[in-house]
Amino acid sequence: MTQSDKTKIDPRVLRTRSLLKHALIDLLQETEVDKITVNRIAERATINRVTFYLHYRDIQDMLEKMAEEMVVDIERALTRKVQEKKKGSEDVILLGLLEHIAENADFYKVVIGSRRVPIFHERLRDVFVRKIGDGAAQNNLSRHGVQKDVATWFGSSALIGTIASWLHHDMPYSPQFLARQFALLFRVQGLRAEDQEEGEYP
Amino acid sequence: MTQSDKTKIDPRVLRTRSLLKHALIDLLQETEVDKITVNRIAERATINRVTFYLHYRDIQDMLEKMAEEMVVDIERALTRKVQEKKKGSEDVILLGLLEHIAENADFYKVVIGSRRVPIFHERLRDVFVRKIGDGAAQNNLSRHGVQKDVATWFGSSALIGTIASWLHHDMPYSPQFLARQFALLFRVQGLRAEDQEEGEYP
DNA sequence: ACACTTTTCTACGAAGTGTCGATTAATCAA
DNA sequence: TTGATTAATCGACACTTCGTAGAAAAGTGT
Repeated sequence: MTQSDKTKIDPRVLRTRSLLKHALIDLLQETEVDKITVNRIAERATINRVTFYLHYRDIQDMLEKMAEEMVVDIERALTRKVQEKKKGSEDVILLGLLEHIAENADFYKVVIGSRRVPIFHERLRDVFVRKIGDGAAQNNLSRHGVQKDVATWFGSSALIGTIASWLHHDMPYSPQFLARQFALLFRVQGLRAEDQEEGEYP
Repeated sequence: MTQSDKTKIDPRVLRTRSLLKHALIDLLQETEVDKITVNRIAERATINRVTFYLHYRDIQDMLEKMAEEMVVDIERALTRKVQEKKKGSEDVILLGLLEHIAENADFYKVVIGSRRVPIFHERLRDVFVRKIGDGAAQNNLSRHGVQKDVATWFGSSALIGTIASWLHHDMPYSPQFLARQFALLFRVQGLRAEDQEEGEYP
């Protein structure tokens, strides 16, 4: 999905890795991850099996690298929309995220909507924990007697879990609608970042 | 953990299955699930490898059966405490659950606290979705404009995710404290059944 | 003591893994 | 275009795991 590096990479490795990744996503749509072998990935990618090992140590390593790439994309999607605050609504951050996910639904439905490939959940959760953590998790909550880390666990789990279910059910709501729902759910919780009038964080 | 059946089962199969389950939990504490083989489980359980196949089709099948047993335990823990409402607090349901989890922390830390064995998460999530769904998910929320299924996704994900993080961090809070936190978090959300408060939010 | 069930033992073919060395093919720079 | 460099392919290897088979040994319950 992302391939922006300064150093020019041999187009052959780009092609090979792209083929391998698409083959893996393809296989994940029809089979569970523990039934997938290097043999099948290579076969589906029309790539020699040995070539796989020139790029990844094993399937787990491949998934981890793909999860890292996802984190980059997710973080770009999160910051991309922060600056265009013109939309008037307060839930632009999540809107940018949800739109990005909706645009790449094929990919995210497999790795997030299915609960069977935990690495992607883990990494996405890390991103959310970070965002919520150095955001404004404790505004109204500490007032209500809620511990900061508990609120962070709660909020990030709710976020990723709801998105996962949304994907799992083939996105029955638009990104706009779901972002609004999140805004409502988080407002009553006081988890929203914009509740802080003074912007002391980047 | 649970072994109550009317039909008397041959003590040898009880012993074998117990050994196998403990071996698996044991291995999960030191290794990731995809590195575990039938060989190693049998070896750790001091059971012949062939015997494994007399009880389970494969490791996935074994995990699924263990997850089913967990569901039974969880549902008992959820209903067990409902009736003894004497504790005065309103969050007894979750308290019973959290106490049960804390009592069997060794098991739950591996299967829920680690995010690498998704089946248990899935099954536990199903339980929560069911409970929240036919519970009181839509009371204040629909008033606030939150869709019922979104609220269910949100609530159950938050619940299981928070519990997972709690386990992952070696339970830094008592079940009582965490139950109270949940009560606070869900009250401001209006997810609780008993709560009917003034509608200050549109 | 007895029949019955479970576990063990040995063994098998099939499939997957990770790594070699040698060969072929594609890329890039001069 | 040529030549050097790098990537991909091919065949092969030892090794592990898997799932199943038949026969023997051990445990269970009456």
